[in-house]
Amino acid sequence: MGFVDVSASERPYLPPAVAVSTVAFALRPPSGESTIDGSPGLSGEAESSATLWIPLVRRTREPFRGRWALPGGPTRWDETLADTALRSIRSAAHVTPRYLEQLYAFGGVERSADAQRLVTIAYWAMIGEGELTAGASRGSDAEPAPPQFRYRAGAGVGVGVRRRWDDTGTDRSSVPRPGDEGGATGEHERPRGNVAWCSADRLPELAFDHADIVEYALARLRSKTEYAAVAHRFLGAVFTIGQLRAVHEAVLGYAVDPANFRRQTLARGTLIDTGERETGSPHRPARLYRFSNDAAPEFPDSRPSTRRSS
Amino acid sequence: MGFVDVSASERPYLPPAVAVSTVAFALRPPSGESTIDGSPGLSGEAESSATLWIPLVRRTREPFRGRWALPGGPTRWDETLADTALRSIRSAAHVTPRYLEQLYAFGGVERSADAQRLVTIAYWAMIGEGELTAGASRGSDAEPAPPQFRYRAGAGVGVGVRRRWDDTGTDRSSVPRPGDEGGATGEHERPRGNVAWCSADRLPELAFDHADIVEYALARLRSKTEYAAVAHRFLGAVFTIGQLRAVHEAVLGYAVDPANFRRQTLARGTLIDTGERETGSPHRPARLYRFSNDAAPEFPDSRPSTRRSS
DNA sequence: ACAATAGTGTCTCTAAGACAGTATACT
DNA sequence: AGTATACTGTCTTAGAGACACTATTGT
Repeated sequence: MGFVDVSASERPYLPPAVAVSTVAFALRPPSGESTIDGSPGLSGEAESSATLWIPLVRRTREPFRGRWALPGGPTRWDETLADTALRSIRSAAHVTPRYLEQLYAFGGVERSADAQRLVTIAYWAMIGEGELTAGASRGSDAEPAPPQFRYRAGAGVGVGVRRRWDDTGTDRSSVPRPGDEGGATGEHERPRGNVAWCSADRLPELAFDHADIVEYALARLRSKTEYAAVAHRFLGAVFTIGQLRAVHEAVLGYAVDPANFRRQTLARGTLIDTGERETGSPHRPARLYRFSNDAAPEFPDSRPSTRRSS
Repeated sequence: MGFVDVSASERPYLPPAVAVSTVAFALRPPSGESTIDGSPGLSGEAESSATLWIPLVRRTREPFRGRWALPGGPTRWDETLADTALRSIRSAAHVTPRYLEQLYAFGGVERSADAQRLVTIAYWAMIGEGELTAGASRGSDAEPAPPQFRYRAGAGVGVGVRRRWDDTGTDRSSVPRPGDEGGATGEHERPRGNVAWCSADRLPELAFDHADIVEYALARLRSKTEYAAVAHRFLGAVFTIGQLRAVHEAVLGYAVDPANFRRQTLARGTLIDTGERETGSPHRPARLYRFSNDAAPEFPDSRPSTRRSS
């Protein structure tokens, strides 16, 4: 599905195929899933505690057969781009992310005569702690609908999207080999066992330009101006401020002052004290907070906005 | 040439067509171009001085025949998405923008009811003052190559991804193609005379969801954290700080303190005093500045972040 | 002289960060 | 008791904004 069946000689003149690739971040790999480590040389290092993990799938056909790649594939005629991103994450990781946002559209041209051109729209997602525990959603598609799944679709990239000034040149190199990313038949069903989780810090060689996409997703994740509003989606429904701070430290890569983080976070007014307290910790128990939903993924100015043009 | 020729009944099952729409901002309409005003009721108002202007084209076929729409059209098999955006701006406005950045990919299934599905990648652009003066580019191709045309392409939004564009040597888009462009092209193609400039504050009813796209482009433009680095592209090669401030005020929609603006702008360290001075003004002449090209594509927080994955 | 903008100096206020100090759980 | 984290208070400093004041042109 995804491609028009014509002879290869006509392919360069076809409209480009549209595919989606997704970078799905989680604080840790799901229990029981296999992991890989693409940086074997650094093992002697102190291994800076927390990193972010993303699911990868192994390609089963050319080009880049055998290489790891981001989950994704062609968009179907009856689903939105965000739908495609969601489907690819569910298919690869068997979880539903708690946040989804469009990253960028890569539209390089490829001069190869017998390959159809490909436009890839990249998404990034956040997978919550609650979705990672074994048995939560392993039933393939017996997945219960998440209580309040919200994701940003449409023009919701938000304010302060990271700038890049003067990048010269064209983006023709963004897709080295447009071949059939995701497979010419467009199926997302990867055989189990061809999925692995990998630390975003130690990726293996990825297919296509997926390493660039991951790097870009990390850069956006770290732009904390917008990130503060959604960081809690890595956690469960209730959490302590210390846990929330750990998320920030994992994303940012450095430690932040607990006292100042507390004050700033509470000053945002988006956390609600549940009145409950943490139990079982070997220290003073912390208050448990919930995130105020009405304050969440909406951004100050750029809002989905009413459709004016009928 | 953007569509595959099949019967309409088969269209829903085709891969989506890929089109580009561009919001090209300028401080004023080019001299001699026709303008329209989509908000007839408000004329008695004080008309708050400066607004931003964008070129629109009138659709000559269904759907939305006769409505105004953003310049754009299907991407060709041998051009990148940014190339398509540039071509559409040149064709509609006969100018080459001084800045170009991808905005968002709109891929909803509802976008075209029974026609072929359409994925639109939106771009926004800045047109400089120097490109607007009559005669500068009306000779169809007498346009002198802009001294330093630079635009953002590909994944340049993020940090560190830029490396990929350095090796694509040819900046093909700096060669302004005359707007001839054989007429057979896709759905957004328009003959001359169906172009008008319109204030972004008083748009008419636009085709498709183009009103949303404009709104989103304005929102991004106003997120001033990133905007400060590119605001000068609305102006000529040299400019006064007062002119630069006027640009900010037009974009933001409110006045800013001249003294503070001066201090903050100079503190960025990106302006170079040319030593020259403004002449002919009925007041004390201002210093003329130039923008430092090498300046700060650097970000406060997220920095290039050495590629870890090999 | 007057109008108008360029440009400087300075005050206030807020928020970020550093960091000392107290509180309360577990072992 | 010792330890580890939760939580509070306070000091310093950088930057944004308000605003008074001087400088220099054209009319």
